[in-house]
Order: sequence, then C-alpha cells, then structure tokens
Amino acid sequence: MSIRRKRQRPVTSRAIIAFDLDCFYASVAIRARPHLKDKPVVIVQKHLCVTSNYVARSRAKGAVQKMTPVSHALQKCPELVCIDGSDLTPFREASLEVVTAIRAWLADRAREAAAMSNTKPPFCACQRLGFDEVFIDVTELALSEIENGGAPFLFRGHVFGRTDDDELRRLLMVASQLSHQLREYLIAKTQLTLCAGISHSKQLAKLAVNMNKPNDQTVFLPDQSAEYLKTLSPRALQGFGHGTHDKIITWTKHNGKHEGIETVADVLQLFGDGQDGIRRLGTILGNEQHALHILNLCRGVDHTEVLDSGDAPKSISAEDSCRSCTTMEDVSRRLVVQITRLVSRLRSDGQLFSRRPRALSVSYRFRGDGFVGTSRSVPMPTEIVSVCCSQQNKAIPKAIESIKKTALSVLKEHAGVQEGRTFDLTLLAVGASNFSDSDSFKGNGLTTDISEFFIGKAKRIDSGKKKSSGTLHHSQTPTGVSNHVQRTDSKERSTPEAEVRCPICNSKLSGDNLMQNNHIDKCLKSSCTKRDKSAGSVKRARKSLGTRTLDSYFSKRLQR
DNA sequence: CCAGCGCGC
DNA sequence: TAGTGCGCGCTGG
Ligand SMILES: Nc1ncnc2c1ncn2[C@@H]1O[C@H](COP(=O)(O)OP(=O)(O)OP(=O)(O)O)[C@@H](O)[C@H]1O
Ligand SMILES: [Mg+2]
Ligand SMILES: [Mg+2]
Repeated sequence: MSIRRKRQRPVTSRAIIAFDLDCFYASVAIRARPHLKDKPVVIVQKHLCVTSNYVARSRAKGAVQKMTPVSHALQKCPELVCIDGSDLTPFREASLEVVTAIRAWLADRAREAAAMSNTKPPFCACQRLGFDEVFIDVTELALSEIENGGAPFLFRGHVFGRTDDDELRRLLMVASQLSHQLREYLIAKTQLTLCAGISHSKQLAKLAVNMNKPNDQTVFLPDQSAEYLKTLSPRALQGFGHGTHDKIITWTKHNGKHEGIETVADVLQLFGDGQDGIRRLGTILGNEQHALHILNLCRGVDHTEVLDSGDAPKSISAEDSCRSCTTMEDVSRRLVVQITRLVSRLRSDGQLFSRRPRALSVSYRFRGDGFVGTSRSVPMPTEIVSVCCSQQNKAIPKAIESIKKTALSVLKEHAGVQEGRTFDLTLLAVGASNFSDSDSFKGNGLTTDISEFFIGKAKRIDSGKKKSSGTLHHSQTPTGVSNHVQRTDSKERSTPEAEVRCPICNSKLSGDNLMQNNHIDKCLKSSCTKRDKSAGSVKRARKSLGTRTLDSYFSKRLQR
C-alpha cells in the first residue's frame, strides 16, 4: 500500500491561490452598462467613491483612485461617471456567481483527476473574504495532477522570489497552471477579470495577488520572504490592523522609544526576541494569541488554514450612516428603508437556503460618542416565517411593519430615542442572524418537496387574515450622483393585535416572541423527522433550486 | 447566548 | 484617519 494517502501524507507544503476581482464594484456595474466601458467610472456611497475603474485610475492627469471623496474626484476629473453603490445587492449576487463558478470548475477538475488515478476527487476548500476575494487550497488537486503526470514543468504568469524546495516549486507550478486556467474560465463565464496570487500560505498568496494588476497573476516563491517582509509596512499584513498599529505607536511614545513603526523590521526590533517579546506585545495588545500571530506574520510564518466558508452567510444586515438624524420622522423613514431591504434579502435567502433568522439586531450610533456604536439583539418577529419559509410576497408588508415596531421600541427602550427627546443619530442598522438549522427544512423525502408542505400550511393561515397594502420603492439612480430622495408611506398604521398561529401545526401561539420561535422550530423539526422516517433516510437531496428568483414585490434595478 | 471590539473588503 | 456598507471571528460577561 502507498503511504501517500490524503490523511497520512507527511507534512508537505500547501498550494494556496488568492483571487481578487479587478475594481470589483465598478466591473460589475460596467458589465451591466456596456456603453460605459471606456469611460472613467466611480462607484459612490454617500460622499465617497469607494472604487473606480482602471480608465479612471490610470489617467495621465486627474487619476481617481479608490476611496476618494466625491468632491475631490470630480475636481480631478469632471467627466467622471458616478454610479450609486449604496445597495450592494448586485455586487453580492455577482460575488456568489463567481464563487459558484469557482466551485463548479474545481469539482469538475477534481473528478477528472480522480478518474485518472481511480481515487476520490480531491476537495479544495474555498474561503471568501469580502465580496471580491477567494482563497483556495488546491494542494490535494495539484498533488493529484502531479501524480497523474502530464503537467508541464513551468509557471504561468509572473514569478517573484525563489525556492530551493523542489517539491514546493513543482507544486506551485501546477497551482499556477490551475489558477491560470480557472481564471480564463471565470473571465469567459462572468465577463469579470481578476488577479491571482499563488504561494504556500494565505499570507504570501495575498501579498502576491497585488504585485501585478489588473488581470494578471503572480507566484510567490518563499525562500526569502522574511527579508522581503521586513521592508513592508506592518499594515500590509492581514491581521495587523489600525488598532494594533495604534496601540504599538502609543506604547512606543509612552515609553520614550524612537519614532513610529514604519516597517515590519521595526516591529521585530521591538518584539522579535522570542517568548518575552510575545509576552510584552501581548500585554500591549491585551491578547497574547494575537501577539503571537502578528509576530509570526512579521516573519512570514502563517499556518492558518483555508476554511471553506460555504455559500450561506451567517448574518444579513442593512445600514444607513447618516450625517445627522434628529427627528422621529427621519428615524422612522430611514428605518423602514433598511428594514425593507433586509426583508427582501431574507426572502431571497429563505428561498436559496431554506432557513429563517431567529434574531433581529438593531444598531445605532450617536454623534460625538466617538466609539463605533451600540447594538441590541431581540427575537425576530414571527411574521418573518411567512416570508422566508412560505415565500409569501403578500406577507412582506406585515413583516416590515412588525420589525419596524420592534426596532422602534428597541431604540426607545435602550437608547431613549422617542418623540419629545432630542438626539442626533449618525447610524441606523438592522440585521438578521442566528439562522434556524437548515435541517428543519432539508427533509425532502422521496415523494414531495417538504417546502411545498410548509407553503400549503402557511397559505391557509394567511388567507384567513385580512390583507394589507403598502408601496415600496428602491432608490433608483440612472447615472450621476443622486442625493438619494427615498420615498415611503410614512402613515402610521396601528396593526390589530392579530393572534399568532404556528404556520406548521396551526395552533395558537402564546407566550413571548422567543417562546413562539421555539415552538415553530420544534414543529419544523418534528414534521421533518416524521417525513424522513416514513420516506427513509435521505442525505442531502436538495441542492439547486433551479429557478431564478423573480422578485415581484420590489422593483428590480435594471438601469441602462 | 449577547455586546463589544477588531479585523477584512 | 474615516469616510460607506457590509460581513467575519474572538473575547468577556
Ligand atoms: N473600506 C471599504 N468600504 C466599502 N467598500 C469597500 C471598502 N474596501 C473595499 N470595498 C469594496 O470592495 C470591493 C473590493 O475591494 P478591493 O480592495 O479588492 O478593491 P477593488 O475595487 O476590487 O480594486 P482592485 O482592482 O485594486 O482590487 C471594491 O470594489 C470596493 O468598492
Ligand atoms: Mg479587488
Ligand atoms: Mg480586495
């Protein structure tokens, strides 16, 4: 028997690819508006250009970079095309599109490799970072292709650094070939270009990805990575954030040390002396583990694994940071906009992932209170069940109303935001989290899709209730900076205290919201397990829902 | 479990 | 710096 099985494989190097989409928001926006292809374009959130396309970035005179204030950008480049990007939906969807394509390609490639060697298809973990970056651990796939033979002995793309480790060089050669072919596939499939960095750790792959941009790739051979790292700003290391930087700076000043921390070498000079340095930095940061991680990064040591992040997010939120929000009418109006967007996304999420949130979080920030903000978490109003589980569009207005009431009472109870008080809010946000186990929904016996069962039940209940109406608008911005005038019917409607019934067993629900949620979860679970027993065990049947989401309730933004 | 913080894009 | 609009993981209570 060969010792070279997956588990027993001795500690060899890994091959990790970091993908980063080019000027992501701008590329997505321009893909939907081909006539803008050769114009300088920026994506605007409030008064900030969060990104720009490469036409804007590479202008000889008046170049506009990422994260530029709108006023500054328009000064430099008056003919700039501004596209509003405060709704991230198109970018989130494009992100899922890309990751899905990546997974599909890798699975295909893994099956091919497996067929040749008559083994199990090697699995490649994919981890998203933000919307436009993906780490992939292609070690197993690359090893498999090396064993199968036939892979050329060459790198694709740029090569930075060197290595004496022949096995690693071979591994990264094949990884660079995988990366190149996968990128070509993605560009053809999505019309979005991207860069790649290929190395033996997440850290170095991430550093490599930025070396040749756009639409290019770089292999980082790591033998002298430590020397290279010393010249960088420590902020270039992922994990070494502003807080860490700031704490170290204040410490050096307070302790009469020399001037600022400019490079990684500076950090190592202060804390690079083994165990005691780790302890000293740990004290400064208030966390020794973090200190150890930071110092490892400074030396180019990074063993963090690529954790597959799956497709379903763990939380969904919508926020509005405002200059100054001082009246209840304004609070109410802004809240409804964000809640509407949240509920819309929860409906899509429910359809995609067969789940519903159990917690609602309300976050806010007052002007002046220097710190980040405050958040309170309460049970999600049960009205959301009809939206997520039953996909009832006409239940959406009630869910919005209910969440609005809850959010307003949270603001009143915990922040004193109410009529007659003075306040000045600079942030309002709502979020959904603590999603129900998808087990409750996954059931799907051999006979009928279990979700139809839920829909049937819920429909009966809902038809017994009285209908409500409401008109909702998405801010629509054809082209150019909008000073976002969002409309909403601000009429307060006192919803009658309708009795709450379980959408599954139809029994009346008593107790507080938490108890109601618990009941519904139990019901979902028991009805599901019952089905499973009668139908025999089914592993993971439901995967793709096939149909594209058709959102009849909200105006889909289809700008020209 | 929640709130707060720090990190990332 | 944060500005904006997200989303993640860890820590202490
Ligand atoms: N601090 C931020 N706040 C809001 N959005 C951000 C922030 N940083 C990045 N983004 C958005 O996430 C996307 C990806 O970020 P990234 O840093 O990769 O820049 P990019 O626009 O993709 O440009 P590049 O071609 O340099 O990668 C961007 O399009 C950007 O608008
Ligand atoms: Mg990018
Ligand atoms: Mg990026």
